[in-house]
Amino acid sequence: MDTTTKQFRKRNAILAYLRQTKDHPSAEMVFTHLKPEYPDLSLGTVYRNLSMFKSKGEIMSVGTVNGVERFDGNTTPHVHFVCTGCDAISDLPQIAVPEALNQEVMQETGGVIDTCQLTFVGMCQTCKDKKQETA
Amino acid sequence: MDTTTKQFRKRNAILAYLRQTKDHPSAEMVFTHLKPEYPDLSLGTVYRNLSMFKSKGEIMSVGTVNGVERFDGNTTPHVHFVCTGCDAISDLPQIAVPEALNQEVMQETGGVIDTCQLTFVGMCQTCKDKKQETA
DNA sequence: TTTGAAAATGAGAATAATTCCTATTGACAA
DNA sequence: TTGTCAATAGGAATTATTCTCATTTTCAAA
Repeated sequence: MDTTTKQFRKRNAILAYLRQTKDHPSAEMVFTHLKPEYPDLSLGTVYRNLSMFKSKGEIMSVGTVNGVERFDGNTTPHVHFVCTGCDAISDLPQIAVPEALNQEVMQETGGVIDTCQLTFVGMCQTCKDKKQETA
Repeated sequence: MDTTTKQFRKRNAILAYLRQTKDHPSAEMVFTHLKPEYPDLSLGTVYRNLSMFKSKGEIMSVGTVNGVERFDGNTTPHVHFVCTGCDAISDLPQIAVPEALNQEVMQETGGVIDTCQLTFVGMCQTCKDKKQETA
């Protein structure tokens, strides 16, 4: 019996990585990150498990950037910032999501609100500076 | 000279449709809507022009729903509601986009903010009722 | 009216993200 | 060891989107 055997499922590794990182990665980014540690990991497994965790509410989608879906292991309401220069997504913990509006919107629409996403789109400092150098 | 000839470019028809509709359509939806009036319209033309108008700021993307990008001819800041039942996107004109936060975010990130998107996700009244009937 | 250049388009091929399918593997209980 | 069932690998299939290029349209100038 090999005591060094990795007994943890890849599934757990995927969730653990999402919980720990602040990178709001895509499926491919998750795959690339875990591949060295799990050499026989398949991209299909990453997609399958991301989709499964998402439907269970364990993780959430942050939307798509350049046609690629991005995920977040932090499901507590918070605000995101998307940089159009480097496609990075970061959290804006200082800014509160206006969850209080949910009630107002439900009243107005007669429907039911699950979540509310607030996203700022622009350029991070690094990309902004880089762009100015070029100009 | 045929006086009944449609002299208007398809390009204009695409923009006009987006300006007039409240449906936040996808490229395919725009195509389907205009096809009867422009029988030789090609889907590529719709994609090409949507992408062009978007880069010019004449229209904007509202994000993707089920992997399909959706567009809005109304570029003034406003809030959207996405129904997970029927994939419809509607405006919430009563709710204001917190544009004032842009300054705050710029200060916090050191970057620059172009836009800020506020989207509520849930179920419209119709889909909500339909779901309850089933249950 | 004719002509020429530039822009717009149609049609279909190419690309890329995501999902689907099936044989295989791993875990675990009997 | 064996049987069962969930998880996975690997690759094929799907689908939204982009790209390419030959053709058409527009419009101004001859």
